[in-house]
Amino acid sequence: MFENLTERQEKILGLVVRNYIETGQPVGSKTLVEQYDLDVSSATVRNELAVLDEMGYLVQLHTSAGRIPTEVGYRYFVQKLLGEFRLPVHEEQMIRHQFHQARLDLDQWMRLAAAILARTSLGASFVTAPRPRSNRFKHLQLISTQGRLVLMILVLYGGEVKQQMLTLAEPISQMRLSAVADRMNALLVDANYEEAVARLGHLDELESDVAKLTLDILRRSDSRTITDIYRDGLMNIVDDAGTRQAVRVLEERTLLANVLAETQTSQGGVQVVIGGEGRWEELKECSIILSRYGVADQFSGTVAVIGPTRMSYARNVAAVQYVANLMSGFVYDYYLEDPS
Amino acid sequence: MFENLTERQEKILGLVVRNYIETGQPVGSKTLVEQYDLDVSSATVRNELAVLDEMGYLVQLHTSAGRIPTEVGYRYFVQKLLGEFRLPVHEEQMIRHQFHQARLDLDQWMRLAAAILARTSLGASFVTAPRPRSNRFKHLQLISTQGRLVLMILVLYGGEVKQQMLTLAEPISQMRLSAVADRMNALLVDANYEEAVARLGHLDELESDVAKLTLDILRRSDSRTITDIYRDGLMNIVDDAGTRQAVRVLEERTLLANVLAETQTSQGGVQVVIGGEGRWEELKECSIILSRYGVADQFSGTVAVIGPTRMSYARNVAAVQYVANLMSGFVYDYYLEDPS
DNA sequence: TTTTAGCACTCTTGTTTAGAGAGTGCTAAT
DNA sequence: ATTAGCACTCTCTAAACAAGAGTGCTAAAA
Repeated sequence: MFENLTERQEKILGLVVRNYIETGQPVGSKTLVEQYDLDVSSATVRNELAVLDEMGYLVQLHTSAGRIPTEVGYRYFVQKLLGEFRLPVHEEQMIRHQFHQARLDLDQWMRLAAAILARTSLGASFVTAPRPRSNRFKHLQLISTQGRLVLMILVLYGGEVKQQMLTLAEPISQMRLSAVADRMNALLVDANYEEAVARLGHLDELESDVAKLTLDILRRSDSRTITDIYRDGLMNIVDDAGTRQAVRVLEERTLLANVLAETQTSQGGVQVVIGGEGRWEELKECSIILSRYGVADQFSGTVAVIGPTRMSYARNVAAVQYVANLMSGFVYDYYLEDPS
Repeated sequence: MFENLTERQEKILGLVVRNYIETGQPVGSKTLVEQYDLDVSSATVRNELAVLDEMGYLVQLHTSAGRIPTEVGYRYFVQKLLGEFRLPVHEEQMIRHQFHQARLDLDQWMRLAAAILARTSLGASFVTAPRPRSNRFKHLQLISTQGRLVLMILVLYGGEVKQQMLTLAEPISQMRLSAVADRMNALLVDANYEEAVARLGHLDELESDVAKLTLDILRRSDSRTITDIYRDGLMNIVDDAGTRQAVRVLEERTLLANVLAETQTSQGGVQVVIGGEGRWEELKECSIILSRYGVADQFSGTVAVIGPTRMSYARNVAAVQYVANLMSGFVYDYYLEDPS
């Protein structure tokens, strides 16, 4: 796949890549000789650089500038020159420690993994949850929440828990729901999608509604479908100061929690926090437009837009307001119930 | 809270803010007069600008530059001048439509809300799920997954579903688990944290383990705690092209899915995708280091680091590899089970 | 044949200079 | 109270120039 390089060429290529990664500056022959104690002259290095350039591993942005690696150069570097590499022992230890401290919860694992990768790599990270190739039914639960709304919880082998709302034609008692769930549980133990289809016989209306959703979930979510993506460390790859602040706010939940805690006191309507209002150093240069929705102090959440101070307030205030209103409506209609 | 402004001052302040938001350029007296057909001369406007400057609503970055709004200026603008503002009717309609199309699933709502806000605001958005002020117990479920591991699912009023893993001292049958769950359900209907504490009487070991976790959840998650944050539109506030690509990959799950689908075929070890390898235009200028973990083709997920092409490959490859190994171990230990 | 020293050449970067333009603040007239 | 006029300040741009870095080539040395 790669042309053959002499040992010296490999060495030089490696040094160029390393140096460029470290400094971000194009690397020249003199730098190389001086910095790495090569026992050849800069002229020799120049010749080799020219060869590597010609072979496509390096480029120069302009004549008489140092070289930087091409994609091909990086690839060669990664494949041949990287070798076995390990993290410093104490870092490995720390990571292990953190993992073992966490509870055995899938969600927390994923979050932790993303966080750790972000921290150790100084880049952005993402992690997807482990998924079985094909899903198998483990357990179904139907819980009446309010009137015609039913919460359906489907547990799959492997620990995945899917939830889905279900609207009925008419209210049905919890007992009846439990009976349906039991029947499904008996019928579908360990079934994957195909088996489930085969096993389902005659069903009444409610049952077939439930069955349809269940089958849907079994079919849809094989290992090729990505459901949850855990991300972290976006901050690491953002340069611009203002943007960085905004990203930081979005990533650090404690920071966000603080802001929300202090603003949600004054209820009602849309609030605009401009440049941190002097209270949050982290929010200089960015504004947050936010509104609570739902029922104050009873059942509420937040919708918000965050951006640079110089944003279209008119438009965004309108958008936040409108969406908040809609969501409030939904909360009223579907979720609000008195547990008395 | 604000000093009194004359009508004309308000008007001028408003125009400056609007113009600056639109153009990003400092605004001068001449521009204002010409662009907005003011029936006064630029000199008059200059005087007013000077006044607004002195009062702290505007600043100039340097002598003889136009004015830009200060934070205070923005705040005045937002509070007094914005007025009632609505989205264009067709946009409102579109938003309503999208909401109504979605299933009645909390998760999907949140996602949709974040997406819509991001799209209409051209900024980044975040949304938190609606939460009750204090949680009430609704239903508990214990599901044996493997050996000593138990999946505990707690449904709260309001539709929140919490899951938590539980490690037992010794394996316990599903029947026994169900019995415990039933007892809890009977005991704790509708209880909030305080009531739950009061109602729990004498418990055996397993029951008290479960009760402890349940109480933990009831206590921890009141409306002031933020659990899930739905974010979107980060892309909108990132300027730098390379970073933007990376963010885009992380935000658009279809794109990410494509990349994963094509790379996960060749299993085993860490893979490095540099600059999109010619296949993904969207990945130019950034590299992804990724590794599958778990058991290939049976139960697996992905861990990855994404960053600019110029990143520390040595370190990041090591990090990804190490974390992937750890996760594989966990999958083996805890999640792998044969449903036979 | 390989390596090296030397040198001319190229291109970037930083600095200086000058001119244009934008915008202001002030003053005197309306 | 408003406006016209004007001097002043500051930024921005372009051009010119010097310095510096790095190259490629050639001829000599190993």
